Amino acid sequence: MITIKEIAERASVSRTTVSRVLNNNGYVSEDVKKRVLKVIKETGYIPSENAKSLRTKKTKVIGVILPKISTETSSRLVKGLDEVFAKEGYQILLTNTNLVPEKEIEYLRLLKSRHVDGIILSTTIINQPLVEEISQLKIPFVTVGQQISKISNVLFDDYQASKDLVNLMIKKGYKHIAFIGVHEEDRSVGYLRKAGYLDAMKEINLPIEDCWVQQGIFDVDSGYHSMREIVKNSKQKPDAVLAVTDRLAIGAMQYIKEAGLSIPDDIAVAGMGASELSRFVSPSLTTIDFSMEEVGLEAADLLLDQINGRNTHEKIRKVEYRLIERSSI
Amino acid sequence: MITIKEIAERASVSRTTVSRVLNNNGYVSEDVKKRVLKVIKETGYIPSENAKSLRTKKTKVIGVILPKISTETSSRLVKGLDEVFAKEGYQILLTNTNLVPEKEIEYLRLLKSRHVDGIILSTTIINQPLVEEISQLKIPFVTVGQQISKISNVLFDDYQASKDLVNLMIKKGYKHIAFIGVHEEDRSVGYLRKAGYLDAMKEINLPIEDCWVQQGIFDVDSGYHSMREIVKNSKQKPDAVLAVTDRLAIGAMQYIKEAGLSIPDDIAVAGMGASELSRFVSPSLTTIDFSMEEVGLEAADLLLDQINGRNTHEKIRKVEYRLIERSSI
DNA sequence: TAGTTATATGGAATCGATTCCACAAACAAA
DNA sequence: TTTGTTTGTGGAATCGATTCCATATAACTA
Repeated sequence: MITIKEIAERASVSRTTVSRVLNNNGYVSEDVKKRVLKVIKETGYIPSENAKSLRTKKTKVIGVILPKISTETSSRLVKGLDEVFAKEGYQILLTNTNLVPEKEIEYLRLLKSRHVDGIILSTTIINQPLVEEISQLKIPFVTVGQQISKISNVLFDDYQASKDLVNLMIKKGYKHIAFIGVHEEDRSVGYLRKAGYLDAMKEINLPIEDCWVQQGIFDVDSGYHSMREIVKNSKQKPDAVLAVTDRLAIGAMQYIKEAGLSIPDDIAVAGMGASELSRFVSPSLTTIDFSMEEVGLEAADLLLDQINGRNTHEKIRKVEYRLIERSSI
Repeated sequence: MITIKEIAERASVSRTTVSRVLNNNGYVSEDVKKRVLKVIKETGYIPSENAKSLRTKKTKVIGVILPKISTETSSRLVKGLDEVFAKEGYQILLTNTNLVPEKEIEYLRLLKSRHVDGIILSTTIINQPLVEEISQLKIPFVTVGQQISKISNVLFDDYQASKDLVNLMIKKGYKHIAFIGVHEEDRSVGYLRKAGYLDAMKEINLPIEDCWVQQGIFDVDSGYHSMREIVKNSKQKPDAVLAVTDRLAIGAMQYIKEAGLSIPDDIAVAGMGASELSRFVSPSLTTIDFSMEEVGLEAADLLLDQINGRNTHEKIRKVEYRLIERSSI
């Protein structure tokens, strides 16, 4: 490994001067500058970011904590983040909790030990130890998708989005609307989207049978099974179903088709998330486009504001969603 | 920021001793050890990885260069990589070239400046400057998806996979098989998959009309347009089409359906990549499952071997693929 | 011409860890 | 008792950069 010391020797100057050339600051004569640059080019010298950041306290690295790699949501988020950060010369250090809550705290410490300039946290479940750990960190910090008080957030209006879909169904004449959700520990996807559904139904006094409201997990099979439960156990068969993710909706569609029913004539279906799948299943799926990429952009902006000491008062940014009407309703 | 020096003072020992406790090596009396650990716990001290790696020359960070974030291929690859690396205490530093070739060299240098312990490169086009830059790096290195001589590779047999699909079509009685590829600069997806198609056709002397062989880019629309070209311009209409990616295949399917033709009765379709889409489009798409996740696992293993100075002779590892027969053929 | 100021460079401290080496005490073997 | 070994601890150098401060000219200004 070639170091600044060697460059200094070869160019017969001090390390100080080489550093000045490198960072283009302080006084350096044209002559010396040329000489140093020549040696740098000849040797292929690349300064150690590591040594640099030990001194400057800046790493130009952003830590990102994801609940799962390899989901459309995560990869779109990362795309948005990278778009902003790369432009500003930041790299992304990726960590993946695989939905194990203890890993979140472990990775927060790890990122701190690596002196990242900021952290983006995407999580599904928030608990007290996590919130405490975060507040102790003293590192620029933004969460996405979930609200944590006193911390910068980028969010959707999950409640209203869910309500909008139910209202759309109601407008189209559906009255017996079932619901496939996830565990309410996940406040955004589990709790708020369910609340939106319940309130929309309540507002015009549509009755809900108990078995219409199912709880699944984040995959296609779970949507299939939930739909089966709904169809099999309900006295009044529903004429529509809202699922809180596209995958669940697609599972539900599979069951409906297998049961020899038609979509949307017998049962209409809506999902949420605007996954790529939703465009290409048949019938194409009505869904909500949450634009995770934009969340990434916004979150990156918020974090950069904190890093650069601007706008630290702003805490919450809501990203608009878009209802995509297709043929499943 | 609390440092080792402060811990040393508070525990009335030297920094050396604190370091010994931290790394659990050298002689330390039980008494002193307890005292130091107590102070560490009280203060919430987290050692600086940065300072550590300046001295030890190990960062426990792996650089990953992707051609595009937010594709199923990339995210599955990263998932496989992370699975292995996280277990061994490595983190992933992500960079994204967005298919801009110069970015690859830029990021190679950047990763070197950050002293990553190893690099995984996923690229689509290989050129000479890139190969030269890599060989100068002297960092453990593995490429995936594309073969570069003298460098460790994890690959698929793209040629044979393509041939298998064509042979399957032939076995099922299709004779007029069209092809939608991509630019041959991409040796694996563009060149080899096309060669597999051409050779399979040649081996049993099936003629190919010029306009049956189209070149698209990596998206759905491009598959749609290519298929239109094929159908509109061919004298003998093809009864099957092989696309080198699922997206292209799905685009082709869209056109075929719009043209009022049936899949697979009028035209059979095959894709490659086993995207999630392929399962859920209708009819479901026959495709090749390349298992990018396994590529990630293998690539991570190979890289760790290099980092730990094992098995440096092994260069190429081929990952098996699996033909998934569905209803589109 | 003396006194400032701008320009140019280097010495040495610093960042926060690890690690080599020296040294002392405790213990065992001769 | 002497010698050798194990155990326990700290001083100081080191990693590769940045940066404060000192110093020396050169170039203005009064």
